[in-house]
Amino acid sequence: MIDLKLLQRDFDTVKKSLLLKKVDPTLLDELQQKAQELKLSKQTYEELQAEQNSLSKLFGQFKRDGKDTDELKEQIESLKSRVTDAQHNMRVADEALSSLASTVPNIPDESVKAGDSEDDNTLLKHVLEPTEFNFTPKEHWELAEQSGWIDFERGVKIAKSRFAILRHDAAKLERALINFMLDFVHSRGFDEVSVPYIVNEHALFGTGNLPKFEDDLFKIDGEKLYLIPTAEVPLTNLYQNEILRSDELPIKLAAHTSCFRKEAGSAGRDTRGIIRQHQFHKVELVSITTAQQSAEVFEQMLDCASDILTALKLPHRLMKLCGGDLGFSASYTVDIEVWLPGQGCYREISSISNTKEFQARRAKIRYKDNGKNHLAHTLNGSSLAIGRTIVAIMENYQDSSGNIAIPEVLKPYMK
RNA sequence: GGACAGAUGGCAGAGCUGGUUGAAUGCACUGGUCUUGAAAACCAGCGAGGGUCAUACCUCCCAGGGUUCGAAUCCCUGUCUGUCCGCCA
Repeated sequence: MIDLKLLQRDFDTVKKSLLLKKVDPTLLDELQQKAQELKLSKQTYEELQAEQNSLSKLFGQFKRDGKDTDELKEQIESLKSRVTDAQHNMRVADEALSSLASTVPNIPDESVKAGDSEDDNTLLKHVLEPTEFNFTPKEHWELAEQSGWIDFERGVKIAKSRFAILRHDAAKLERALINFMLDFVHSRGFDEVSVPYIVNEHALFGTGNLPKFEDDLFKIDGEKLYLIPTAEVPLTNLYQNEILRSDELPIKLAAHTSCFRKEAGSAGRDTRGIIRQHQFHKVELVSITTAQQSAEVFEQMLDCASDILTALKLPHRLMKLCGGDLGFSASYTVDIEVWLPGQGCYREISSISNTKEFQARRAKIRYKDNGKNHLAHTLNGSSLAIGRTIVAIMENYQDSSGNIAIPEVLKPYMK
């Protein structure tokens, strides 16, 4: 949720920065107007409440003193309909405001550049140069066919399209990667957590997935429950509606989970291979920090993800997202893209975001500092998406006959 | 899935025969006195959100309705938790 007070105080700046995210400017005008309406209707309602309260108190006194209460009762009675009306007005205004406000994305950080799409993202750095091959490297699905690592047909048979089965060393490699990554992030101070794969709508509201992106989620039929699209949802909401001590922060968490996404709206994209599946494994990092800590923790998370790729000797690059490519909850985001020699391009394998107060305001995550309560900052990042890491290993570690080597750091995990 | 019990501030736990109870008490926490320092003891403070320059003032005792001049307290509905039974990795 964006800061409505800030919107009131400095409308033009908020409007300007949200235009970077392609927010409809009339929506912001409306938002400001609704905020004002709520304020006024609340004021009148509270004044009437105060009057009612004091009369009721008087009523009690009259009764105790044995005085006649008829006149007082009449007075309260005539007030009543005005109170009911005022309450109604206030509620209507409140509902209008919150339903509108919950669909407005986070305000981009000052450092975020304007741009329409991923083509306008800024290259921060390259890590490792793309490997040279003295043959034409194959794409991972071709390699999968030869090695029998991925069974696409039977995945579709038992579920539907965009589900695949990993077999033989690929299944082992998946498990090795999960364990390797969890050990790695643990060495960087992230505490491992095992979380539910099913969450309620309240949690999804907290991270910003609901109400706007329900179509991306698998919902459990007949229940108000959903499969998680990422471990960010359970991890961040662990502290929903809590007031933490500032000396507990930063809280740095990691979890491996499966992630479930409908991939609505990406029909026809990445239909070959396992780049885009309905279910995939991911090791996710989430941090809860004070306002002062979040920028530094962001860098730690970014380094962590990048260093995992470096340890796996996978060439990659860091891209700072432009306003148009930024997600709903993010204030700023750096994507890590891994080099896929078979496809001959870089593909997203991790995304690290600082949402600052945006999710904390929705999920009511606060911390107490010097006796005062503040909204926390929340950050999330993949380290990494397992399926895409398998793709990257397949394409980068292939030889001319289509065999795939195992990265050195994973060998202890592949016994 | 069936039966019963419960849901109060960071935690524990009163209040629940309706009116100075936004809430006793204990613990935790914060500040102070004392001490070389710490502990103990003593004194003071200490729920959250909104509103205001600051006060006033408003809201919140799981959620949503209702009764009443007035509800943490009474009634209804829902959710969740616990215990027992059933089922089960």
